[in-house]
Formats: sequence, C-alpha cells, structure tokens
Amino acid sequence: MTIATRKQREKEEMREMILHAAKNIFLEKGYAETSIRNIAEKIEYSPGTIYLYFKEKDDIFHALHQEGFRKLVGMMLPLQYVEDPFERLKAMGRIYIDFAKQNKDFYDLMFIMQAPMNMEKDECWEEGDKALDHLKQVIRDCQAVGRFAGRDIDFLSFTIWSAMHGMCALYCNERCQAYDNIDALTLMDEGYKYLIDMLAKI
Amino acid sequence: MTIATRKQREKEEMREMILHAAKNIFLEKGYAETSIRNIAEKIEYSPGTIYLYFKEKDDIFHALHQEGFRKLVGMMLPLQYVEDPFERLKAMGRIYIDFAKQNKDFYDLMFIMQAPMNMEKDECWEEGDKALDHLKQVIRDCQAVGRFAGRDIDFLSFTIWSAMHGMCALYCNERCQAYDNIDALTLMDEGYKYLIDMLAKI
DNA sequence: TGGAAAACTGAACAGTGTTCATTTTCTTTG
DNA sequence: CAAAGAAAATGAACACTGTTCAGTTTTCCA
Repeated sequence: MTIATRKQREKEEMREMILHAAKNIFLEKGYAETSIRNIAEKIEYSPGTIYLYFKEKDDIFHALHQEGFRKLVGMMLPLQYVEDPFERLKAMGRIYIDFAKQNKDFYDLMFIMQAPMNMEKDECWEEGDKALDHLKQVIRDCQAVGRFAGRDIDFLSFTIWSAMHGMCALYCNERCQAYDNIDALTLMDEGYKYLIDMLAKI
Repeated sequence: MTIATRKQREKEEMREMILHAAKNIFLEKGYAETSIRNIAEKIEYSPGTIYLYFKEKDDIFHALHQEGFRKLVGMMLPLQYVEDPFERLKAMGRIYIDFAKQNKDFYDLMFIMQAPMNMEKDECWEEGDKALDHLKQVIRDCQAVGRFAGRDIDFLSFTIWSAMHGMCALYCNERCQAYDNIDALTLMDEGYKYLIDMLAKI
C-alpha cells in the first residue's frame, strides 16, 4: 500500500466524516441549524477545514441529496417482485408516500429545497433520474397490458409524480393544517386512494 | 379629526410603506435578499424602526402571504359566471396554474415556504381557508349534478388540490428539469389535461 | 535531517435578525 | 409660550451565518 493511496483513503474518510456529521445535525435540528461551524465543531476541526473537502455548503447538501435518492431507490427495489404492472404502480405510490412520511427532511431536501440545486444537470440528478425512469418504466409496463392507452409517458408520469408530490409536499410544509379536523396522515392515505381510483379509470 | 386618529392613520401608513418596500424587494430579488436592513434602506428609516411596526421578519411575510391569497381569490372571482360546475372546476384549475406561473414567488410564499408559518391557526389562514372552501363548494356543486358520487369532499378536494399543487411546486422548485427535453410550462399544461381527464371519469 | 508539500487553523469580512439605551420629535399641560 | 412627558426613531451591539486566506503545524521524501 502506497502512501498516496492511504492519503486518498484518508481524504475520502474525512469527506464521509463531514457528511456523517452534517447528516446527523440535519436530521436532528433541520437545515437552518446545520451550519458549517456546527459541523466543524461536531467533527472537532476548524470551519476552514471543511472547505478543503467541499467547495461550498451546498456541496454537502448535494451529497445528502444523492444519499436520499439512493435510499428511495433502495426502498423501491422490492417492486420488481410485484408482477402485475398496475399493482406495481400502486405499490410504488405507497412506498413514495411512506418515504416522505418517514423522511420528512430528506424529502424536503430532495424535492422541495432550493439549496443543493445550483448544480450541473449531469451527476447531480443521476439518482433522481433513475427514480423517474423507474416510474416511467412501470407506466410503460402498464401500457403493455392495455392500460393508459394512447397516453404520453412523459406527461402521464409527470401527472402521477405531481399528484404524489403534491400530497407529500403539502404534508412536509405543514399545509395540511388547512384541514383542521383531519389528521395529515389520514388525508394522504385517502387522497392516495382517490388518485388510484382515478388512475384505474383513465 | 383628533390627533389620536391621525397618529393611528400614520401608523397604518408606515406599515403599508414597509410592506410595499418589502414586496418590491421580494418580487425583484427574492426572499433571501429581502433583509430587514434592505427594507429599512428602501424606506429611508433605520432597521430598528421596522420592529416598531412588525414583531419579527416573518410578520412582514405573513402579511404578504395574506396579500397573495387575496390576489388568488380575486382571480377566482370570474368563476361565478361559469354555470356548469365541472367547467367551473376546470377553469379553477387553469387559474390556479396561471397564478403559480405568473407569481412564482408569491406561490412559493403561500404554499411552500416555511417562513410565515409560525402563526396561530386563526387569522393567519383566513384567506387561505376561503380559497379552499371555494374549491370544496365547486366540488359540492359537481356532486349536485351527479359527479363524484359518494366521494368525500375533504378527501377529494385534497386529492385535487395536491395534484394541482404538485405541478406548481415542482415548477416553482425547478424540479421540472428532470424532463430535460420538455418545457416546464408544456409539462404543466399537459399534466393538467390528464388530471382533468381523470377527474372526468372518477 | 532539511526542505518542500500538504493539511489545518482561526481571525477577518460582509452579511443576517433582533434588542435596547439613547436621542430626537411630537403632544400635552401649566 | 415653555417645560414636562410621551411617543418615535436611531444605530451600535450581540450572536450568528458562509466563505476566504495568511500563517502555522504536520507529514513526506530526498
């Protein structure tokens, strides 16, 4: 083992250390409280050091952004065992909602925040694109068995994604309070059912 | 005219002045650039003065939040002349999308931002509730002519609102970039059509 | 072991929201 | 009209933010 490879490994470990600390603070106290100084303090380094591993704060959150997508894609894996395409689409929606419910902050970071968005289209969205491709493929599979006949896959996937995202975003941004006598989670569950009913008939 | 009433009027005028300046900066440079010092500079007062008229920064944005809802409700007014309930619902959706397209920052403030949300439920959402009630009423009207039979109005309104919001939110948060070969506005228009198709069949 | 290179530091900069003692302005009273 | 009292406005100060960079410390190799 050369010194160069060790150095590279150490560099990678330091990056991981920073990301780990950032993620912990982010999940515990939210985005606003996750400052460079907070992260630096947690890993017991000076604030300046962090800039030797990440060009700017958004870079850190861009990395967490990607991690979130890997997590979401991971949760989608079992879908391959659902044979019926429409059942697969339904299950996909359930998983998406569950992900948002269980990972409010990650969902925010991935689909709502402006923060880690100042990136080039390539690389940045590799994981996100994978998730969207996944949805498009399921729609294609549905079409193969006669559903959604004549519908454009891009437009239909956008409609479905939007509908799902709409519920999750209203949930994450506390706008479900508009229904003061209904629990937000119930709202999402029932809203999802109605969406499936609509998709079944289109 | 007593001095007391003049004082009160001046106080009100000052509030309006601050709001006017805040709105201008907000619409021109966005939320991030709208600082108390920026506003103070624009109205040629010291930063401290602003705190004599608003308890905190969010108070100012809460007021703009309300203004946004008044604007949206205003745009909805012509709907009363659309006789057919389902046509009215369709037109409502169009207006909602147009509002988001034309007032990206206001839409953000009203439905996405966490900023002016730390308010009590009452007063804060008076305008927002009005808009939601409007949607619910149109759905009720649809049911009166046989549409959406057996559907719960709260759940259905949430499904529809979510679907509309989802598109607008993805648009406002630049997530339509995921479709790199399709214009965001086209995406919304076509997505909206598919949603209407679904609602027509449910 | 000496010098180059890499890693790290922490003060400094320009900005943020918010507070508050001090000063200025206006109003009321003697 | 002047003095006292109240209201309004100020701007420095506090604790924070992301980011930079001259200077120090550590590590490496000849």
